Amino acid sequence: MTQDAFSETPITTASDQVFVDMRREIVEGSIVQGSKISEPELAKRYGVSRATLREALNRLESCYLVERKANVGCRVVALTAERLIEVYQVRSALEGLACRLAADNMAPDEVQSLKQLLNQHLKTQRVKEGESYYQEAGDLDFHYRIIKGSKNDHLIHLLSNGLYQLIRMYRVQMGMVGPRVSKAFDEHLAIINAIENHDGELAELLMKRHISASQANIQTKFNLHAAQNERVEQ
Amino acid sequence: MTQDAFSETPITTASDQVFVDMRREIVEGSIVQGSKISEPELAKRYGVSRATLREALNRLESCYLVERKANVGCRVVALTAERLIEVYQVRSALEGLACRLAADNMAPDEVQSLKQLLNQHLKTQRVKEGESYYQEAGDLDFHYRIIKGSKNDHLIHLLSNGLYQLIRMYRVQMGMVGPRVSKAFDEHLAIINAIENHDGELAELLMKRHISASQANIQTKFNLHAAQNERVEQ
DNA sequence: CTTCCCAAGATTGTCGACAATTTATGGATA
DNA sequence: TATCCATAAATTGTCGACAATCTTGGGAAG
Repeated sequence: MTQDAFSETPITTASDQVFVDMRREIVEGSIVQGSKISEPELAKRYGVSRATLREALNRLESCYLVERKANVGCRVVALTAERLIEVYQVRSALEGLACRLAADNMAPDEVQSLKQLLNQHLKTQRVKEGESYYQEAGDLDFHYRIIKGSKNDHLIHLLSNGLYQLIRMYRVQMGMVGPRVSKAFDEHLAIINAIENHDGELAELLMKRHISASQANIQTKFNLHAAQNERVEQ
Repeated sequence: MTQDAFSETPITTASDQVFVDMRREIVEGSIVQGSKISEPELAKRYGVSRATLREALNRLESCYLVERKANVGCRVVALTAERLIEVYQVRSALEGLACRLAADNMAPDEVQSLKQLLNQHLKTQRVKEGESYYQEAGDLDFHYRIIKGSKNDHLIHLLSNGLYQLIRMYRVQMGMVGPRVSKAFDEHLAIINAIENHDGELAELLMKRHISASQANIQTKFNLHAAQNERVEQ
């Protein structure tokens, strides 16, 4: 029984493994967005029966990475501009809430640990400028810790098992290695300070702005991406 | 292929039917909260195979009505005071968002239709004072229409397929037939007026307050309920 | 008497095959 | 040539059986 990096679901069964593997492949684009999923084909590829694969597909559906239609089949979610906006509207509301709750419920040592982590990220970031992995992981880790700091299990599940993989999918496939790095760190710092001061209202506001900025940034990349694809299609 | 009342998923397959049936029984308490679910037993009861039942269980899990543990099994969710608070915190954030979006995106005829419905409810409500079904259905219908008015598909799915059944479960099992009826109507009226004036900020605020009041009301009932159960156990 | 361990029973996870439905193919008709 | 319908192929939905895992009960050791 091993463990996955982001969602803390322990991997015990075969379908757990297939779920985690497929999730990674979808998020990273190895299984391309919008493509149809053939059950027999993928079952053979992962070396499991269709029942096991279908179990995994069900879970992928509940975190919005695939869409099913009865008697028709399964499709990988399509990354559209509209969906990006929708998801970020929801994310803003939920993480805003998480941040407000964290200001009340986060333990002092959790806050300190997060500040420390932030400084550490800042140092390594300056060295490894432009290396996407650290930025991605660092940013996600920051958000993840605050979400957990809300101490609202339902909210935690909704975000980390529900929305975050889809958000990662956009970020990864848009190649988010932007110049927002340093700016994002400042915003992170302001947020954690507000949380430390138990100023929930401010923390919520700052988080919502931070996410809006992130959304704008992704949207720019997205349009760039779309323009490129248009050119290719001609 | 028939249709379900609230979630607009068409019922085509056998597992769809089992899903809808079980959902109703769980929400209404026929399958009691917190109880363990035996796959062989329920499969026999619904006259389907275990594979079909498991498909339904998966979907019940994604709308938070049951919880699964690998190699152990399935439990109906337990209605605790803590969870009630958590769910309502999330609901407040999401429906607040829905309301704000609805102020921008709801079509004029949708608004008119909802105002009309509200008046109609007010009339029939005065006659059938205390009859729970109409209140329940009326309230849910109001919220549902605003959610749909947000035009954010992700949000719509999150609320109507995700949270609402769990909220209904609390309301139904706490026997929500309170004296909040007329007050709720006034609040509904204020909300729809704000939406009509495209005042998203106000609409969001009013909705959040409305939901807070609803939460306080349920919580009272819940404590009453808990006190009764304690007395019984003695 | 309590604790630990092992075996029996029951439950869940996984598999391959069959049934029902959808999609693709090809020929007939206007 | 385009459209429609019927048939064939492929895909999804469902089933019953077997394998793996967890739970329960009883007996032995301390």
